[in-house]
Amino acid sequence: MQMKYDDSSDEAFEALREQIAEDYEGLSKRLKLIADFSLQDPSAIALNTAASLGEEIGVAPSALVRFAKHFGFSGFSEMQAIFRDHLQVSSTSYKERIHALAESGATRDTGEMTDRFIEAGIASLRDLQHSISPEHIETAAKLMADARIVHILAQKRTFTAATYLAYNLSRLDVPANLLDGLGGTLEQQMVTVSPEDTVVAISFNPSAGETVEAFERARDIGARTIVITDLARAPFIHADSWFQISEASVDGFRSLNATISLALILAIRAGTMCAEMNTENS
Amino acid sequence: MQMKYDDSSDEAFEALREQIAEDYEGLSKRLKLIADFSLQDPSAIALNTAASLGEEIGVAPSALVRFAKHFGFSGFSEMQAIFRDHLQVSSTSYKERIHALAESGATRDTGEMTDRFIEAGIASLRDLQHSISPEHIETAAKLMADARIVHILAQKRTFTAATYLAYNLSRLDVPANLLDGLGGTLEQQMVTVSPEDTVVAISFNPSAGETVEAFERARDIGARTIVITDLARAPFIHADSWFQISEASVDGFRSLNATISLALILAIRAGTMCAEMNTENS
DNA sequence: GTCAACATGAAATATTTATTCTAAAAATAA
DNA sequence: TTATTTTTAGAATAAATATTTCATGTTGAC
Repeated sequence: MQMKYDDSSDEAFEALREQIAEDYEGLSKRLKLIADFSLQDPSAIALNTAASLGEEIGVAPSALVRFAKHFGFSGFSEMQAIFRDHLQVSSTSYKERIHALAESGATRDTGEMTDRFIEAGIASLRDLQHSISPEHIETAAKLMADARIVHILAQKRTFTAATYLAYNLSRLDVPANLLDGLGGTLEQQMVTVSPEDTVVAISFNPSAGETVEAFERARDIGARTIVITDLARAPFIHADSWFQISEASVDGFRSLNATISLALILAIRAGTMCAEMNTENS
Repeated sequence: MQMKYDDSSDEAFEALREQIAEDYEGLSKRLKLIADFSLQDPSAIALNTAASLGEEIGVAPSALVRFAKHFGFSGFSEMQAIFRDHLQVSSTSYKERIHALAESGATRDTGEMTDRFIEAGIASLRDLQHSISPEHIETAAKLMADARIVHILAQKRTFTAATYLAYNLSRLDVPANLLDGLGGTLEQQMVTVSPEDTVVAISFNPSAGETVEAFERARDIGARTIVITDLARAPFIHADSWFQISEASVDGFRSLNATISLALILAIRAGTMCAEMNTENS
């Protein structure tokens, strides 16, 4: 059971695509060119003006207007809105999606709530898929694989993700240490950090002051730093490698799906790198 | 290796992001609002007009122009172009990733691996959606809401999910206690369990013997029991409420997405029940 | 408190962009 | 071929959008 807003905009896009394909043979020469292009590169339709699209496709701007009108829109702009919505839904902004859901107010209905959280989780994972690059992962994994010990900074909110990263790194024989500030202060735990180490900070807004301090301390010591955050800001952007992830939140509860998935992927890549290095050396 | 053109436009985007994060503290109040938004939802910047963005963020359109100028652009439009390019680039590079055409060895593997894990995570969540019933959640949530304290049994593999459940219950004023077996034995920690309590066991195959013992001990004491497991069998099927979840696994690494999502949903439902009970009683 | 410097939003203006219109070019049919 | 219809491109117009300006509000230093 998906939500209405999302469904409708994405359905509109799918319906349009189908209709373009269906009407294709009945279109004039220029309109066929536009149809080809719109099916092949819909995001270009969403992101450019009629004039520049016309130039790229090789037709006049007015041809695009005629194209839109052929499919029942009032003009190019109205059709373009469908393409834009699709792009927004499929890449990042589930924010509106969640927002619209929250407004339906049926928080009481457990089944509906379940759906909302699951949809939010899926949206987070889809966003992760689009927003992280293999190069970033390689860089971060290498920092971890090369480290004497990987320390993971955990504040309350992100403690769960930190335990997961630590657990998986350990399983893969990458030395990992959780700096949880438990049974004492982070300050005390930081003495184990050396310049040969890598410190991973997982920090969600609002950041715990302790995490920020510990992160800066790690940099002072000369350790490598990796940051996973939902809002890239000083001092975290000075990290050797950083990931910005946007987790969907429902009623103030932030999903953790993207964060733990990233943690798993990083751990595995670091683990395989480490294993490769060891076999080479022996 | 991507095309040069794509690289450069994406670099421009990355550079801008970094500069926004770096200059953040020096920005005025409105400009900070815009900075937050632009970092969190860049595709919205790409796809909307200055006026509509202004409304969503809560600033005047001219503030967006000022924001752009602060970062050296001639105006909003010029900055928006960076965001648009990024969106176009990232969607095409994603396409390339799927088709795995022109990427070098390790990077291609990493991209592929990332996709597999994310798809596995989504599959797990979809499965969760179909396999759990609102009635089960209601039952389990009620057991937790009625409890004096909710104890959560954590073995190594599921420690992460247990911390997440404990954290969210606490946030919602449901008394929660993590039985982690740290700094001693589970046996010792179990003395705090009373017949008015509820014990949640999260157990993946192969179950740690300690968890099984602790679970049976909890039943002997007379506490209510809830089990989250990937393989329902004795003694867990004797629990007052149990959930069977199947997490997708890639290369032997099991996703945790369904488990933590279920944990979140249960915590929230228990939290709202608890809150309702308290307002009714007072 | 007073002043200066800066930040802000509303409205005026400029610019870009979409849309409509029309004459001419193709395509089609006789 | 010629008459008729459809398609097209470019210019004229309309609409949307960005930008500038300026009066007013805010902040911080003295």
